[in-house]
Amino acid sequence: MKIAEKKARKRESIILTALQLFSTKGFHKTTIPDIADKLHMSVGNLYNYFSSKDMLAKEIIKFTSEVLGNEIKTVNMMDISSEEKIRKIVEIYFGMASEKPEMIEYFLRVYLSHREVFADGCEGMTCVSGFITEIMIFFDDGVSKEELRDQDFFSAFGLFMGYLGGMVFLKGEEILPRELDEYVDDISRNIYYALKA
Amino acid sequence: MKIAEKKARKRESIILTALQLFSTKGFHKTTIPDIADKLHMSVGNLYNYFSSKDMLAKEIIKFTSEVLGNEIKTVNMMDISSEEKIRKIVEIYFGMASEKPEMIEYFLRVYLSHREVFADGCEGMTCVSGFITEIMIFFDDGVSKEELRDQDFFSAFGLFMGYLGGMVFLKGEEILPRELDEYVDDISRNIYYALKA
Amino acid sequence: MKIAEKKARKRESIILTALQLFSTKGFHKTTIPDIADKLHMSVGNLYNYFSSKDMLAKEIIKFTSEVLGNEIKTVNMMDISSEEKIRKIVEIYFGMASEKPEMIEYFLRVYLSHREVFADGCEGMTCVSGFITEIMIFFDDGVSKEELRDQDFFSAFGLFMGYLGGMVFLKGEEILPRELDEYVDDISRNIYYALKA
Amino acid sequence: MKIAEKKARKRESIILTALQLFSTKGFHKTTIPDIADKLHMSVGNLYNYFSSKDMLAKEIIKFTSEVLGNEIKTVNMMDISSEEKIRKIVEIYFGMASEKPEMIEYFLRVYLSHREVFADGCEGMTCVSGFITEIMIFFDDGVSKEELRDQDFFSAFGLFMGYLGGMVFLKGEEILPRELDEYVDDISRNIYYALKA
DNA sequence: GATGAATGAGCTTTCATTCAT
DNA sequence: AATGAATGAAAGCTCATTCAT
Repeated sequence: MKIAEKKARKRESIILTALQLFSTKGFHKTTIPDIADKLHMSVGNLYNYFSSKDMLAKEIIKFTSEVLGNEIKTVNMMDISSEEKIRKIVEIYFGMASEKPEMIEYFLRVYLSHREVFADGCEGMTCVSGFITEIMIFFDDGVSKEELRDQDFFSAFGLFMGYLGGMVFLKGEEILPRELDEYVDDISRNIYYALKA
Repeated sequence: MKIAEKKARKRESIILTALQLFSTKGFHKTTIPDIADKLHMSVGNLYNYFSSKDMLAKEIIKFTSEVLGNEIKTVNMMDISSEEKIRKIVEIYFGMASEKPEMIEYFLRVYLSHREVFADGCEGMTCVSGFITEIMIFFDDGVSKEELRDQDFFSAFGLFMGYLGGMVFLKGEEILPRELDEYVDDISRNIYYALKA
Repeated sequence: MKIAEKKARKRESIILTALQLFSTKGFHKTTIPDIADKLHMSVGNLYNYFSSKDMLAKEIIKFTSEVLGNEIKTVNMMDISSEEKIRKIVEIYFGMASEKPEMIEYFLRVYLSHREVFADGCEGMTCVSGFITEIMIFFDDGVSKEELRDQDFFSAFGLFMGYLGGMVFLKGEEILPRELDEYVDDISRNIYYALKA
Repeated sequence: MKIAEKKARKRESIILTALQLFSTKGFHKTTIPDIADKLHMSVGNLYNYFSSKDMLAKEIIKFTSEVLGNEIKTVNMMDISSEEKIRKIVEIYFGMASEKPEMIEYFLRVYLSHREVFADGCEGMTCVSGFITEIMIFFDDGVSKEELRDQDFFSAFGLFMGYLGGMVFLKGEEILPRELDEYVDDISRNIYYALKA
C-alpha cells in the first residue's frame, strides 16, 4: 500500500508543479526538463508517470476542474438563496485567482487555447466536467426554486465561465485598476440581475 | 505612391493569411514557411514586411481589434436605446464569429494565451484599444442617458468581452446544442438585465 | 542441484522469449522491458541472468546455431547419398523457417546486420560454429565419398547459407508466389547440381 | 537550371555519404548529425532534402539498386553465352564489393534487416526492382536460348542474391581465407551448374 | 524587392542500465 | 532472487531567422 500511495503522491506533485509552470510560462515555453528540474527528478522518470506532455496537460485540466468543482459543491450544499450563492461562487473564483492563480490561469492560458492538445481525450469538455457539473446543479436548483429565470443552460454557463474568466484575464494583464475582490459586489450583482427570475 | 500602396496591400494580405492560419492551427503550430507558402511568397521576403513572428502577431491583434471596433462604432452612432445597442453588438459579434471566425478565434486562441508574445508592445491592452474604446463609448453613453447603471467600466467590459468570447469558445468546442444566432435573444437580455439602470 | 537447474531453465526461457521478440520486432525496437514484461519478470532480475542486451543477443545466436546444427547432425548421421542429404537439409531449413521462423529470422534480421553487437565475442563466426561445423562435416563426407566436387569449403558453405537464407528472406518479404516447401525440389536440385562431382 | 542541378548534386552527395555511414556503422548507430557533420552541413538543411531518416534510407536503396542494375544491364546487352554472363555478373558483384563495398553492405546490413524502415514504400521489393529486373532479363534470356533450365524465377533469383550476398558477408566477417576475386571461378561454376539446361 | 538554402539551438521522447529495498 | 523507480545521455526532428544571390 505504501508504494502505491507514494507513487500517487509523486504523481500529484508532478501535476502541481507542471500546472504552475504551464500557467506561468505558457505551455510551449515550459519544457519537460523545466518540470523535471523543479521536481529534482530525472526527465526519464517523469515519463514513468505521464506518457507524454500532452497527456500531462490533460490530467492537469481534469485535476483543476475537480478542485474548482469541489469548491463550488460546498456552495451548492449551503441552504442559502441563489443570489447569495452567486456571490459565494464569485468570491471563491476570485479567491482562487488570487491565492492559487495557477488553476484559473491554466484554464485561460492553456486549456482555452491549445485545442490540438486537448482535442483527443477531452471532447465536449469532458475534462472540465467537474466544474461544469456543479454550475449546472447551481443553475437548476435556482430555476426550480424560481429564483432564477429558466433559460438555456449554456446561456447561463457562458456567463459564469466567460465573465469570471474575463475578469481574471484583465487582472492578469494588469489593467484592472482595483483588486479582484473589490469587484465582487459589482460582478455578483450583474450576474444576479442577468439571471434572476 | 503606387509602390507604397502596393506594399501596404501586401502587408495586409500577409496579416489576413497569418490571421487565418494562427486562429485555425494555433500560433505555435503555424510556421513562417506555412504562411509564406500560402501566400506564394518566400520566407525571406515575408521578413521584409514583418521583423519577426511575434511582431506579426501583434500587428494582427491591432488589425483585428480595429475591425471589430469599427463594427461597434456603427452601432454607437445609431440613435437607438442601450438595450437595442446591446442586441446589435451581440449580433455583430456572433455574426463575425460565424462568418469570419478567424478574428474572434484569434482573440481566444492566440491573444488570450500567449502573454510572452504580446508582453512587449501590447502593455495594458493597447493592442486591443480599438475594441475597448468603442465598448467604453457605448457604456458611457448608456450611463449618461441613464439607461445603464453607473459602475466600474471594467465590470461592464469584462461582461461583454468574457461572455461573448465564452459563448464563441463553447461553440468552437462543439458543445453548444444550438447555433450561435439562436442565443442572441438570451445573451442580449442577460447583458441588458445585468447592466440596466 | 535443483536451484542450478531452475536457473538454467529460466535462462532458456529468457533466450526463447528474447529470440522471438528480436526476430519479430527487430533488435533495436525490442526493449529490455518488453522482454521482461512478456516473461512476467522484472528488468532488474533479467540482468541477473544476462549482463547486457548485447550479451543476451550473443547467447541467442549460439543457442540458435546449436539447435540448427543438431538438426543437421541427424542428417549427417544418416546412411544416405549426398544428394539425398542436401534435400534433407533443405527440408529441415525450410521446415524450421515455417514452424519456428524466429530462429532463421534471427540469423537474417539480427545476426547478419548488427555487427557492432556481435563483434566482440563472436569473431570469425564462432557464435554460429554449431551450424557451420555440421555443414562442414556434410561437405567433407560428400567429397571423400566422391559424390561432391572438391572445392574451397566456403564456396560451398556460402551457397547453402546464402541460398537458403535468401529464399527465407524472399518469403518473409511476401514476394515468393508459392509456399517455401514447394521450392524444396528446385532448390535441392540446384544445390546438388552446383556441388556434385 | 543551375540551381536545380546543384540541388540534385547535393542530394546525391547526401545519399552517398549516408550510404557509406549506414553500411559501415549500421543504420541505428549512424545519427543524422553524423551524416550532416561529414557533409559539413547543418542538420536542419539535411532535412530540406530528405524528410526523415527512414525516407533517406529508402532513397539510398533505390539508388543502390539502380546502380547495381545498370552494371548488370551492360552484361545483359553483351552477345555472350549465359555461362559467360554468369561469370561477368559474379565479377561485377565481387568487384563492387571490393571497390564500393558500401553498396553491397547496405543491402546486407541495412535493407535486409530493417523491415520496419522499408515496410512503407518498398513493398514487394519495389525499391530494389532495378536489380531484380536485370537478373530476370538475364534468366529469361538464358532460358529462351535453352542455355538455362526452365524453373521458377525465384529459385534462380534466390541463388544469385543469396549466394553472392552470402559470400560478401563471409568476407566482411573476415572469415574467408582468400580474397573475393579468387572465388570467382568456384562461384561462377557452381551457379552455372545449378542453372544450366 | 525577392528568393529559399542554410543554420543550429532547442524540443520531446526513448531506453539500457543501476540500485535501494 | 526479485523488484521497478530512477537515471541521463542521446536520438530524430522542427523552425525562426539570416544572408548570399
